[in-house]
Amino acid sequence: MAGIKDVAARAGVSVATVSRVLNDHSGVREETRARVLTAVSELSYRPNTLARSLRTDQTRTLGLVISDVLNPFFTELARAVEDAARSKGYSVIIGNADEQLALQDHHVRTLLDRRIDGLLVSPASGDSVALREAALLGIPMVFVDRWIEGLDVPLVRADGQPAVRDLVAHLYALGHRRLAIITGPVASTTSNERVHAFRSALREHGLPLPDAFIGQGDFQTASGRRATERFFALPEPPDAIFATDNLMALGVMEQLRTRGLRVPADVSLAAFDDIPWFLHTDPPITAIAQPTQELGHRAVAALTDLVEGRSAGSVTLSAHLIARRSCGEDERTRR
Amino acid sequence: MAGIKDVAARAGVSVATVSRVLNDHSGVREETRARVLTAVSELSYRPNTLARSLRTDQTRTLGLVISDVLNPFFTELARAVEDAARSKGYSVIIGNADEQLALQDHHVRTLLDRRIDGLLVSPASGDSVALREAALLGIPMVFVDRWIEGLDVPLVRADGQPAVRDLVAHLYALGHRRLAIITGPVASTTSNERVHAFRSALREHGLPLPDAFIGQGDFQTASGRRATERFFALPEPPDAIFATDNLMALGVMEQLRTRGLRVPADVSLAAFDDIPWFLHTDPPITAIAQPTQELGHRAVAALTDLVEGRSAGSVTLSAHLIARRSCGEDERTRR
DNA sequence: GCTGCGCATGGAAACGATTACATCGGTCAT
DNA sequence: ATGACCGATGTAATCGTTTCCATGCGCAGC
Repeated sequence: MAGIKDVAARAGVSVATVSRVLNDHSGVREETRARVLTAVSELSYRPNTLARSLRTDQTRTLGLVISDVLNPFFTELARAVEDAARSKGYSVIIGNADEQLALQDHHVRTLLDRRIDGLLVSPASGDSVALREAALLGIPMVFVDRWIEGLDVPLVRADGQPAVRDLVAHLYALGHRRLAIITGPVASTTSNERVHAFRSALREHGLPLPDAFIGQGDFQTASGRRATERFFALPEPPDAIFATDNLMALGVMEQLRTRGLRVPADVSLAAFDDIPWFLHTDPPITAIAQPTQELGHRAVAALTDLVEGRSAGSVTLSAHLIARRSCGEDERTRR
Repeated sequence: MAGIKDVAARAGVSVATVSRVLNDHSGVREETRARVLTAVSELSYRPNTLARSLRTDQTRTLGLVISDVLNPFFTELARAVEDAARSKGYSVIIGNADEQLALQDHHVRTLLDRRIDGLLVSPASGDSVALREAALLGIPMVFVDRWIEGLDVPLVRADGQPAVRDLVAHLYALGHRRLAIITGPVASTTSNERVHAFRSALREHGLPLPDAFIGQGDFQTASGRRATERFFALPEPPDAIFATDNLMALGVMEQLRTRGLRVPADVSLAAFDDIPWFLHTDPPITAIAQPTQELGHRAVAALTDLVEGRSAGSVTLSAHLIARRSCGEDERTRR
């Protein structure tokens, strides 16, 4: 593969000059520039980014560590992030943590080894040594959707609490009184927020939230199945289940199906995060939708601000309830 | 950030020695090695991969260019690829082409600029200059799922033809005679294969495939909606629709819903590629499932063979029909 | 006719690793 | 005792860029 020297030789100039036209620095005669450019295209020369980055100490690359590629919410987020980054002249390297702390830290380290300019992360729950180190090192970093308490890192997310309150009101209005929730991993910030909002909304309606109605999940499909199984082993099972992410909602449906239970006749179901398929499930599923695209865009904006030496603050957007038939019929969902 | 020199200084040895222990070359006294190692961990030194790659001319990184991250088939594939690669000591950088030739070529070039060791690609349809150049340059390269005619590149895929034939037989047995198909982009190899298998299976049953029953799609949701709209503008619409990928099947369902049509009462539906949600849609959707995990693993195996100087051949796995209720009831789907 | 300046360009030192080759004791065979 | 050899380590070139500084040249000001 041709190098800058070959180009220089062919154009009859020095490598310095070639470099100058490539990075369009001023002070190159128009005619020289043209000669270089034709040499470049004749040799179909492409600069070696490794060498360039080594020298300039910047890669124009952002790292994105997401919790689970198989979760449509995160793939949509990743997509938005990539779009935004590309339009700002950055590329993105994605690491999939699969909800595992160890895998997440592996990716964080790999990304830092690659000398990415900045890190966008939706951290798995738990104490991440790698992320703490990165923050201490002053790596430009932004959290998106999830965060880690005690780290001074800007956060871009949607506040789901009002929407959760709406959801509880909706369920209450439809006559449900035995509401259960399936949580994410214990230390998950988003899950905790959702549980907290759920509990306090319940209290407002004078409803209890017994421990048995708190299903411990981990944001993955299988845990939705397990939690559901446990709910229905109870003498008095819940009459509505709120899954704090879409994959666990899938697990709930799978388990209900094997038990032969119907939604919403036997039990109602709602999920956090809306995905296209929720419209077409049997029945369509009530969900809380986040402004995913905008989350991605804002996160990239914040991160590039940091990378380019500007300051960046946290951003909080809002989520909203989309009522469908999975919680029963009312004037909003009947048609 | 600490460099190899700092480590060398701290351990009281030369950089060469440090490098030797880092890459565990033999011929370093045990005690020296220990000293170096403690220096490494005291400084929490991490080698600069850019410098290393520049020198060694290898990155231990694979590029993966997929057609659409929002398509669950590809994200599952990406996941499998990453797993397989990681277990072989490679990392992977994903580029999302979004079914656009230009974007695909952009990613191919970006990846080559990063000096990835090998390229795994599921090419968008059409003539890709970047891919042709890469192949000519002798970049280790493997196609997965889709391919480009006339390029001598190993291909890992599933042959869907027998399964398509099974699907047609299934539809025929259920009494359907007016079968329509929604294709991918015109030049798409997989789509063409599916259409061809569909057409020839139809012929075996003495059924025609009028042009009006071939909906031109592009593997994206919206095109499924459009094709469906056109089908139902026909004086005699089809009584069964086969979408050649899962996103277009989603589009079909969306359109049917706005038209108030029922599946399978008004029209049957089947899709290529099975995804978890197909079990829970209303009704569950008949689909042709590919061995996605294995495709990913085999593709990585083939690519690493190439990268490491071994030879690699093409692999063809098989897909199979999973009959559900979206095509009507028979003894297999009733319960 | 100098001096000084700006413009276009070239030479060479980085960046942080790997690695071919040199060096330097020490051991062993002759 | 001498030289060959070996094992452990160091020196320095190299990968392909960017960029600081030097250079040469033409021209304006005196």
